[in-house]
Amino acid sequence: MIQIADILLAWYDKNGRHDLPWRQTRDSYRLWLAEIMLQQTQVESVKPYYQRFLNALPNWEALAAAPQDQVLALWSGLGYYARARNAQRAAQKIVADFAGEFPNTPESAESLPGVGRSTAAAVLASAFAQQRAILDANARRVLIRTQAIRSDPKASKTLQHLWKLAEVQTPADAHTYNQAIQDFGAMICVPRHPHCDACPLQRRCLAYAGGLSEQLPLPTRKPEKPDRCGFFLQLEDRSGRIFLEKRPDSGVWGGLWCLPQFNPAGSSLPFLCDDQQKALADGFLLRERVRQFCALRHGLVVEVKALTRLQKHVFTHFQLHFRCILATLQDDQIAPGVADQILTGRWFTRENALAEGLPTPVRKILSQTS
DNA sequence: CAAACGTGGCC
DNA sequence: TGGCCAAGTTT
Repeated sequence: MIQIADILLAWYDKNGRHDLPWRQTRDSYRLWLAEIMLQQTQVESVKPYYQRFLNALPNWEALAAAPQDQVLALWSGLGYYARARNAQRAAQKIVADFAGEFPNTPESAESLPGVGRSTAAAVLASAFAQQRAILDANARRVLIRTQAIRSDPKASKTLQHLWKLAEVQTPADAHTYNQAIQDFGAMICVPRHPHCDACPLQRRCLAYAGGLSEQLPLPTRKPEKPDRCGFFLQLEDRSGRIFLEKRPDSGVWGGLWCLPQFNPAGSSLPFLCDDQQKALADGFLLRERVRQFCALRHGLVVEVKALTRLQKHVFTHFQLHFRCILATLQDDQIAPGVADQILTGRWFTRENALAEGLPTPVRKILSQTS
């Protein structure tokens, strides 16, 4: 009996995306980098970042030794920046603990920051020709449809079952098969309106047999996406330089350079709700609150010049509504009595700022208002 | 184990 | 336009 794997391999041989940049190599560094970049990120988004990153940092040693700011600048715009920080930590661990070679067992590979079960399997299969199964979103969807799995796709029991299926179904040539099932999921067994009329697995697909192709995988609970509101401070000095602060490694935009996020409420809450923000934006209090914030937080004496319109940036788990406060540095002197530890920012020319790792909305702001 | 973590494309 | 989804891992 012809196995599903054989059909996928034959389909891939004829229809697969053999020209993707990371399909031209068996180098573990290049394979690993592609896997990390492709986590939760679409192929077309990754392509330009992948080439640029490899040109700048072509191997483990270069990545391990690079300044974190360079790594984040190369990642800027890709999102999920913990991936970039973890990638550098992984490179440092490989150089320090694994003699500069990607480790060749699942346990050791998964000890690398940012490398989980699926990523480890993908690299081991392709770099070392090991028989390792992956379970990414594509493989998951294909298995759920072909096996007509009607349980919650996120439930741990379902995932255990899917991993078992993936392992059973993965042939000796896992390197080719893993790519085959991913391309199949990306081109035929797509999330919505799968192309069942062109599907070589049609005769063996339980979802198709049961008329469930459009219903599976079962939808998962959509969490509430709250609105958050705030201000970005766009401070300029006399020579037109911009003030940015480096965000802490944990949390949103970790490690990136960012316009200071101004919290006029003075509380520990990072954002105001919208009506509060409107009231403040229209009120005369804003000017004084900004001056106070800059003096206390950064030791800067500033004057507010303007306020931009409301803009929006959407994250996975919330939406950020913000305005920019345009202000100028009034006095180049640091305010007296300011402790060093609160001087958390640096001044950048616009050009130098845009060369750093910036969150996408900050990059847009600084690109627009030249 | 649920929540956190970015961004862009699609319909 | 707004919700859905994408080559997941970490805490």
